[in-house]
Amino acid sequence: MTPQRAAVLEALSTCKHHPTAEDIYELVVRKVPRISLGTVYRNLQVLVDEGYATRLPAMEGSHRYDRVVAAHHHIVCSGCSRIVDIHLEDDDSLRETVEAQCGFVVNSHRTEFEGTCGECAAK
Amino acid sequence: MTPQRAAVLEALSTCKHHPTAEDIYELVVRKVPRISLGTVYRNLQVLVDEGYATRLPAMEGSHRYDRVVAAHHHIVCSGCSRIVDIHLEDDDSLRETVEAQCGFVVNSHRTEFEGTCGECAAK
DNA sequence: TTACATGCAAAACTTTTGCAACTTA
DNA sequence: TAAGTTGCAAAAGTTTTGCATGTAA
Repeated sequence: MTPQRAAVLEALSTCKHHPTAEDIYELVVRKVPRISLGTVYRNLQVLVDEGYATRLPAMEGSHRYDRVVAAHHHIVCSGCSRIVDIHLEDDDSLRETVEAQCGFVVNSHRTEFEGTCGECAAK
Repeated sequence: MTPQRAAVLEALSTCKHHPTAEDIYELVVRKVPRISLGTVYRNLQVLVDEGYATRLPAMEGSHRYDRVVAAHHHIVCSGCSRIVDIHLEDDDSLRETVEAQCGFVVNSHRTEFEGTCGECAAK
């Protein structure tokens, strides 16, 4: 656990807005001025592999990262691109439905909602 | 509607495996030999904007495209990366739960399942 | 004819990697 | 010390774009 890795993990824990690697670099470089973007990418990879972080699928541009706390879902605002966490209870009947339909064993799922946030709706 | 655009749309309709832009290029270039990859990208963008196609979020590598037929979900095999469509009925109570939790107006959602397909499970 | 589409090549962006030097445990 | 990590810069991969030419309506 190098200072660089600790700083990446701390930035990820602090920043609730699902930062990109570049966002994290900009946070971390204040505390570890000589860190490189490559090191941020390498540490994010390690943290994902070890289960401390998740890489979210990217619709466009860069991937976003998320400190793993518990299984959760996301909603993206189509107005301002803000991403907010959604917590839902697991639903075994959903899993059974899907397994019956496709013959896979289902390990996990994530739902991405899309909508309009309160602020954007007000405009 | 140019021959190039028609060929891209046809390739997308034919190919059920959620092709990448590169995959589509390789299908289309057989029929329109001088087409360029840039043109494939431009036409995919137009088709997405006009609602004939969807760009799927990418976990790694290239984006994948999908001919729009009806709202549906996906399951990805963690063994072989195969993607299979899943059809589920819409669930209004889910929408209401999410709207109450985050204050957004929900327009749509897509669930990405992850699991192991029959073939990979057999190994 | 006029607006739009194309091929090509270069550029823009994101992410990964080789390497020599340096740290961590 | 041995294994792993860093900074840097270059490379790899995907997607977009400028431009002159060509095509559709």
